[in-house]
This record gives sequence, structure tokens and C-alpha cells, in this order.
Amino acid sequence: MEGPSLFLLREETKQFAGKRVLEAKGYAKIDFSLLQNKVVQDIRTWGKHYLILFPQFTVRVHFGLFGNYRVDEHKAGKNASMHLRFSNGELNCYIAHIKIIEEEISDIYDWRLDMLSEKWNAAYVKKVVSQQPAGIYIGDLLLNPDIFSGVGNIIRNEVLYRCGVHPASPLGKLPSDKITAIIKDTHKYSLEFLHALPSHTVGKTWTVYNKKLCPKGHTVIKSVMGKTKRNVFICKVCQKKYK
DNA sequence: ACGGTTGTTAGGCC
DNA sequence: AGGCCTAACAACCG
Repeated sequence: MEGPSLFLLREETKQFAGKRVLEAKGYAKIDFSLLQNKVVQDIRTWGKHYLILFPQFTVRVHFGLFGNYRVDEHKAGKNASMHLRFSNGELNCYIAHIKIIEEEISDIYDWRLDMLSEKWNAAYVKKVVSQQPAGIYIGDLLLNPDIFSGVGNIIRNEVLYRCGVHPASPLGKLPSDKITAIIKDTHKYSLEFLHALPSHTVGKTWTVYNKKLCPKGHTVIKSVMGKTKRNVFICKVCQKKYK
């Protein structure tokens, strides 16, 4: 799940803020008794982190590659990693990594880097990016969750096509205005992704991801690239390799 | 039926 | 110490 899906989950579970946990269980290795009878203070997201705030601690949920969830229903025969029941509904998380965070979340999360936060700040992202090694591929950099919080493999591939940049371009070889354009487009495309989610039409926004041809009819090459070893989809005509 | 995957962390090995 | 690598997750899709 990429950032926009987490944002949607937050929207779908807002009604649990202010509610008391009536039941908490699951196969996750946390002490569920800590959650029992506690009142949810707030529900937030930071990138791909789904955060349930309680007065003394925060439950951090990460869905990883395979995770998913159900609100007010559950999957038959599936074991939830975390099940929370409230008076007005329930949340079930599957194959999710659950962690209890003791720290104040404002100390560990910088909302200027969260693409879908109102506090997201393109100039600040640019500043952080400028401190990265010049040799790093832009394709790898976009998958750094500490900088491009919320960007996943679909968003990085789409943004790089939209900006006309080959993923194996080293950061130091990209013109400054091109870096700015990429940063701004991670935000813009994430919103398009988010808005397409409820109608299940995200696939219609794809230009290269899982495509054989780009919108201009050129061949899209699928390969694995960089340190992140994830699939990249590249149109060699539309995307320039800076070097 | 089975291989690939919309991530990330932990832990081992040099 | 720290960079690099891999396993783990155990589900869904085509």
C-alpha cells in the first residue's frame, strides 16, 4: 500500500477517534492488554505509517507489501494481525506490522515530508534532497521512505515518466529545476492516485507501470534497477537518462 | 498452480 | 562501526 491508500484508511476510520477500545487482539507481537479500554485520541498518517494515538502511546501500523485491512467487516478464515473493536465499528488489519511507540510522535515524524499532509513543503523536501549523495539514482532516492514519505513503486515510476527522467539518472546530474519538478509531481500524482482510489480507477492513471506501451505508443521496458531492486518501467524515448 | 509483488525492518556477516 | 545482503511477512492476483 502506498501513501494515498493510507490516507484513505484514515478517512474511513475517523469515527474511531474519541472512542474506547472494547476489544483488542491479533497475532502481532504486542501487548494487546495495553489497548484494552483505552480511548483513541486521534488517528493520523505519516507516509505509509497509520498511527492510532492514545494518551500514553501510539500504535503504528505498517502494511508493507502484502498488507490490507477491512473496516466494519472481517475476512472469513483469515487471522488478523490486529483487530480493534469499538462501540461504533471495528478495524481489522491483515499482514500488518504493528508497533507501539512510546515517543511523542511530533518528535519522530516531520510532517513537512509527508506528501499528503497540509504541512508538506516542497522547498524543505528539496533541501533534504540536496543533502543526499550526488551519485544516488533518482529512482532509488524516490523510494527512500524517510524523504519521500508515502511514495511507493507505482508513484515513483509514474512520476519519473511524467517528468521525462530515466530512473538511473544520478541525482547530481539532474538540473535543479528538474529535481523541483519531480518533487512537486510526487505530491500532485499522489493526489490523483488518492482521488482515483474510491472508484477503483487508479490503474487508469498509469502511463508505464505494468504497461507494455507508454501513452505515446513507445515500448515500455521492465527491469530491476538500483539498490532498491524493485521493478522499474521505462520508456527510453520519453525518459532522458541524465549522465 | 504458482510466481511475482502497491515495503520495510531486523539481523547476520564481513 | 557500519555497509551490504537476505529473510521474513504468509495474501492476492492473473
